[in-house]
Amino acid sequence: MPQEQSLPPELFLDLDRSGPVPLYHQVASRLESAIRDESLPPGAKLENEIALAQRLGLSRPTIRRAIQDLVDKGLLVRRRGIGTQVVQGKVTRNVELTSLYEDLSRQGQEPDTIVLDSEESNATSTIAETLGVELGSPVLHLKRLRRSNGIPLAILDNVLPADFLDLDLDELTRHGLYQLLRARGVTMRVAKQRIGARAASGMEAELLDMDQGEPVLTMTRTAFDSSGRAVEYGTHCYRPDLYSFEITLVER
Amino acid sequence: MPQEQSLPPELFLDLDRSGPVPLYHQVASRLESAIRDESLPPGAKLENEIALAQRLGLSRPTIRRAIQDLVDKGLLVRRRGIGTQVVQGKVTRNVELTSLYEDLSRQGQEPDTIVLDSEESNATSTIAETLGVELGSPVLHLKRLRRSNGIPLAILDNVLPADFLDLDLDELTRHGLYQLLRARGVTMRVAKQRIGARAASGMEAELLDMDQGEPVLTMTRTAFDSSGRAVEYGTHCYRPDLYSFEITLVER
DNA sequence: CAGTGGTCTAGACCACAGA
DNA sequence: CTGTGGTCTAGACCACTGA
Repeated sequence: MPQEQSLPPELFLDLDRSGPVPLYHQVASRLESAIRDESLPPGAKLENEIALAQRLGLSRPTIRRAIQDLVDKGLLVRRRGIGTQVVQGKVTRNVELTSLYEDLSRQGQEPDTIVLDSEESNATSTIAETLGVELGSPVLHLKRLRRSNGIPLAILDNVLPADFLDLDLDELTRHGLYQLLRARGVTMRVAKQRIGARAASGMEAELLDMDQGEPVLTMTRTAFDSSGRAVEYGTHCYRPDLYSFEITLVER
Repeated sequence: MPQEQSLPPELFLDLDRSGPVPLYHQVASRLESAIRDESLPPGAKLENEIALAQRLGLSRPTIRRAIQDLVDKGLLVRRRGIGTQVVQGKVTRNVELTSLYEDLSRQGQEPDTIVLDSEESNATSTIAETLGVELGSPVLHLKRLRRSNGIPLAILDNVLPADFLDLDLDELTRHGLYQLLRARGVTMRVAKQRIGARAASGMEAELLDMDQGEPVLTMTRTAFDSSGRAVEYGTHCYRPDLYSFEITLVER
């Protein structure tokens, strides 16, 4: 039985109509907070769109946009003729389009990086195809060891197109790859990933402080910037006792 | 340099305004086809929204909705002041909210299932919490072996709340769990998954025809129906040489 | 500057669920 | 039947891009 639930009054504070933050985003943020701190508990039923729009002084499309964003995040569920409800079950953070480095910092850990290798090489046919560059054109090949609180966590193998041959390797010790790219005006917009598992090779085992043949979690990724161009191809392997991937799927 | 690209004329065939398929979905489907068969090649630039809307006899919001759907799928990229372009790189299918069984059938494989165990038990605290049922309430515990073309692929461990105690076990041999649930009017809307890896136990190794200690890919999932209620908790392990997860992430 | 996508409005009609 | 979300329209103004 869906709980009728009165919305927390914080939701109806004045919105900032002059600032740069879209109104639908302000509404979505407030709703998300209310869900995360359980002032809107799992199962709670929201007011209908029209009523919300009136009470907030917004148009219906704006309210709909806010609600839809939370549906896409897996926090709300809507049914025609019924209403909108908070999904049961704990709220989890989703995999986002960030680097492992940012993932870890956000969790309050202290990641660092050892650059194992960095060399210019020529694109093989596989790399040329995934990055969309000419066969044999120069690319930057990076190999790094990512640690968290001093414990080895993952081996990161990355290939970048020629524009990035002059990347500052010193900076890579202190920042994630994506942070460096963003500082150069490159923003990641789309990533295609494949997650699997296999046995650790001898060298991987040594670097990750485990035994050869023990399982590692693997992820290969191609990332594209806002112009749709491939800017990174990565082959990573993780210690499975220290890392896993969290994903929320929503039926559209 | 962004390619100016003339849109394929099939796009502008008459739309079905009376049928049940939304106009934005008809447009999105046609665009997606054009991208997948490369009549719109990677890097191609679309006409602007206003022009498209006029040529299709639609309003701008409807066109925007169609385009946004493809952006969310990772097929298109948009930049204010610039335009909309097709993402470079091969088009891949995304992980969807389906069962492994449907995944396999769609790839033209012939999945089958062996029900290893099926018993009613009482919810432990973990299960009660994830499914949102009372501690100790009856639940259905399923254990299945999924094979593809006769080769063991995965061990599927599922727990369902009391409503499903009467599931037809015979049907489980021939259909996926999600198919059975849908036939009962239960539609999955949200799933929260965690993907990892570990060493196979002795029993797992035997069932999957591998050696103990070899790596398996693991996935745990809680799935919610359209009312936001948890209807399934699954703990699965896969042979990593035969299965992996494909994911597309989009920055919003 | 002109052109693009991003946001927002104020309506309308429809499809579906439940009493 | 009423109430809900789903779709669609025809505008408006703004913010950003590149020439």
